[in-house]
Amino acid sequence: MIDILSLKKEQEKIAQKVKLVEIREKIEIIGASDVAFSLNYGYGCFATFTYPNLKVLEEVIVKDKIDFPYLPEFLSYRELKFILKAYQKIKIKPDVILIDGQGILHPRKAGIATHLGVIVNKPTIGVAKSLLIGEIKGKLKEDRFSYLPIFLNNEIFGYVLRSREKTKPIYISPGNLITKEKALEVVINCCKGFRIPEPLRYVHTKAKIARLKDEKG
DNA sequence: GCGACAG
DNA sequence: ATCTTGTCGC
Repeated sequence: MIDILSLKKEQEKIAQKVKLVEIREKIEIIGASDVAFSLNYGYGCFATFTYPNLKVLEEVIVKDKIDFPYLPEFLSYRELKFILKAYQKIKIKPDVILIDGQGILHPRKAGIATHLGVIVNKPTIGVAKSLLIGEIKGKLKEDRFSYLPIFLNNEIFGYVLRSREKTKPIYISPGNLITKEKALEVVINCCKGFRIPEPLRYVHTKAKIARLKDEKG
């Protein structure tokens, strides 16, 4: 049985440790991670890239058993074990990390990007394909890279970004150790013609390939 | 009770 | 997320 109440308390504790400060280090290496799932296993990929040129530096794949279901607001408890395991195998740690999902744009300000950022004490950015919580005032322009702030209690928590023309936007929020403005800037610099920023596209594909290969052989 | 609901 | 073929549009 899952103790939702204690998980919520843990998320609140995570949120208390968040620091949305100006990123200290010059961004020269950017990392990204994603997980692909089969019935019983998860395949996590973590990769690092030069920034802003986005050339691959390192990539690792890990496989492990799934031990938690998908529950909205508790994505971390399903996916983070794979991401952390892969992160630990990366030799040269990145200056900032992109994660599929929310940062502080979360009911308890503890989305998966935030959760990761607090655990590894690194700058993280949440890049989600849909909104979990938050309010967008007005209509987002159709132009590429047009964006609008996302509000939570009348305060800006992130941005909705048209990362590609004629496509649904993506939702960006800082995870930890970075400002919302810088998070938006970094993501824009990673969008090279597709809706999903390149580093995340890469790890998403690699994780899926790892799953498919494992299902065959 | 009803609808919403990151991946 | 995953299950899945062709197909409309740029």
